[in-house]
Amino acid sequence: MCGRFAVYSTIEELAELIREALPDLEVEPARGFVPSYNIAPSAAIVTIGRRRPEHPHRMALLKWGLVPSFAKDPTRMAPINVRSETVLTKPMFRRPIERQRCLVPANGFFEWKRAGSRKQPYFIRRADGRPLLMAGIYDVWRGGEGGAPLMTCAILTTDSNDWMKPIHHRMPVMVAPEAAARWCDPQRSAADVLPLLTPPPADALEAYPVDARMNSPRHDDPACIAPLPPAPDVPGDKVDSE
DNA sequence: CCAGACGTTGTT
DNA sequence: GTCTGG
DNA sequence: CCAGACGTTGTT
DNA sequence: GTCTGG
Repeated sequence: MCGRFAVYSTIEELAELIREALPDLEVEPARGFVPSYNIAPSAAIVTIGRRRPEHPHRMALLKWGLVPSFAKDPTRMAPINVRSETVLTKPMFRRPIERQRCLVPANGFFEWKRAGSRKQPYFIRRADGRPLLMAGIYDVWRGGEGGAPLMTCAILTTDSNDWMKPIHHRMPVMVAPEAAARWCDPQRSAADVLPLLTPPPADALEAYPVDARMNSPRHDDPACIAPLPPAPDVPGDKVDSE
């Protein structure tokens, strides 16, 4: 799954790189985004969508945690992940998966590998340094009294491929650059585009352990994604400190 | 019919 | 243990 | 996802 | 909104 990720590129750098896949991409209205090495649920995150066929692809900031349009209390139910295997069967995702698909760009994401009773965070990114595009859906909640509509999103997940399995058994669904435009096309049906979501080639990604300091979402600095130095393993030394 | 839930993750 | 906040 | 709080009264 | 359970 995906419960934490990083977008440390500036919004302009990000847009520039993604325009290779989506040449018409407009940065507005996401220009105010503040890059982060440690993005946690409930944060405002960069998304790319196309509201209507006549519109270009646009970046927007949506709150991470999908609040369905019918929710009475927008704080009660807000899944950050949606299982791609069952997304078509759940009424609460019907409209989002059919008409409100989006991309969530990231420089990389975090995943925790269980190591006995401990959990070791890993950072996973594309080997070529380009941003990866995670598959998302969004919805609009208009229950606020006269306030602006609340726009929220969630990231699709799937079973890990063989490359990812040693770290974790679930992973975010990633969209190949060639499939990005079709994923966002509001005129295509969900049944049409879901088969486009194939796991990335094994050599496309790289992963390495990072310091557990990033466990706390309050830590947001380059150290969050710095490769963990190999633990010294001197005979006689206490190995299990932390 | 109305009322109430509607999600994921992981762990046992 | 369970919920909220980041 | 993980971390951190989880309560009341009254006073400034 | 839409489905399930009573």
